[in-house]
Amino acid sequence: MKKKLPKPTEGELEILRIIWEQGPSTVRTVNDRLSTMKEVGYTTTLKIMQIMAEKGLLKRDTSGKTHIYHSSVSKQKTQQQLVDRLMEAAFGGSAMQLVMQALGNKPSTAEEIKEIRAFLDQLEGGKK
Amino acid sequence: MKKKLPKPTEGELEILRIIWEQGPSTVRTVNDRLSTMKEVGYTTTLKIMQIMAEKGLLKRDTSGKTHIYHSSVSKQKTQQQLVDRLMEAAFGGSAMQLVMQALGNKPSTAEEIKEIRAFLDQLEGGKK
DNA sequence: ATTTATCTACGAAAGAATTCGTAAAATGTT
DNA sequence: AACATTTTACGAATTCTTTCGTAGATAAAT
Repeated sequence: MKKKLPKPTEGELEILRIIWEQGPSTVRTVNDRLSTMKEVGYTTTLKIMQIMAEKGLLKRDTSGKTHIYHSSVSKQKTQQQLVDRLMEAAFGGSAMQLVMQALGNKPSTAEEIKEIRAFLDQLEGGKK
Repeated sequence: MKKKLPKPTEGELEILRIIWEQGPSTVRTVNDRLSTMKEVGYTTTLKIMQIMAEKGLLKRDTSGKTHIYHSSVSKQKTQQQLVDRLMEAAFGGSAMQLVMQALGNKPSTAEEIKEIRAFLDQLEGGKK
C-alpha cells in the first residue's frame, strides 16, 4: 500500500523535469540549469528541493559532502496524475474533450497525426 | 490589447464550471450547486466569487438587491489556457505526448475513438 | 413598523508556496 | 594553520488561497 504523493507545484515540476532529464543531481547542477530559464537564487532552489525531499517527491543521498537528489516519482506516473487532474477539473473527466482541445489549437504535423492514428489503432486492437 | 487574465485556481475553476453550465448566477445558486459536491459555507463561496470579480474572471451586475455574476472568460479559452500550461509545464510543449497520456490510461469507448479519428481527418483536411 | 430572512462587505486566521538572508558545517587552498 | 569557498540548515517575510465569523444593508413577512 504505497501512500499517495502530493501533487508537485509548478516550481517543483520544473525541478523534477530537470532531474528526470539529468538523472540524480546536486542542488548546484539543478540550480545552474534552472538559472538558464529564470532568475533564481541558489538557496531558493535548495529550499524547494529540501521540501520536495520532505514530501517524498525526491530522495537524497547525504553520504558525501554534497547531497545528491534523485526523483522518487516517475515521469510517467506524474504526467498521468497531472493529466487526470486536469481532465477531471476542467473537462468533467472527458478524455476526448481534453484531447481535442490539445490538438485543436496546436497545429500538429502530418507526422504527429499519423502517430496518433497508429496509437488509436493499437488502442482498439488491444481492447477487442 | 486585452490584458491576460490570471489562471483560475482549483476552487475558482469549480465555480466557473457551474456558471458555464447554468449561465449567469447568484451566489446562492452557485453555492447550492457546489454544496452538492462538497461542504462549503455560503460566505466562502461569496468571497471567492467576489475575488474572481476583482480578478476579472467574473463580472457582476449589482443593480438589483442580489448580485448576478456571469463569466467573463469563455469555457473554451480557459480550457485552452489550462491545456497549454500543462503541455508546457509537464510535456515540454508536446501536444502528442499529452494526448497519448490522456488516452492511454483512460479506456475510451470505440465511439470516442471514432470521433477522434474524424477529428484528425478534419485537421488534416483543413491544413491542406 | 417591527421582526425575520437574505445578502453583501470586511477582515482575520490558517495553510501552502516562494523567496532569500544569515549562519553553521564541511571542504579546499595557500 | 589560516583563509576562502561551497554547501546545508534554519527561519523569517511575502504572497496567494481558502475558510468563515461578524456586522451592516436590503428586502420580505407579519
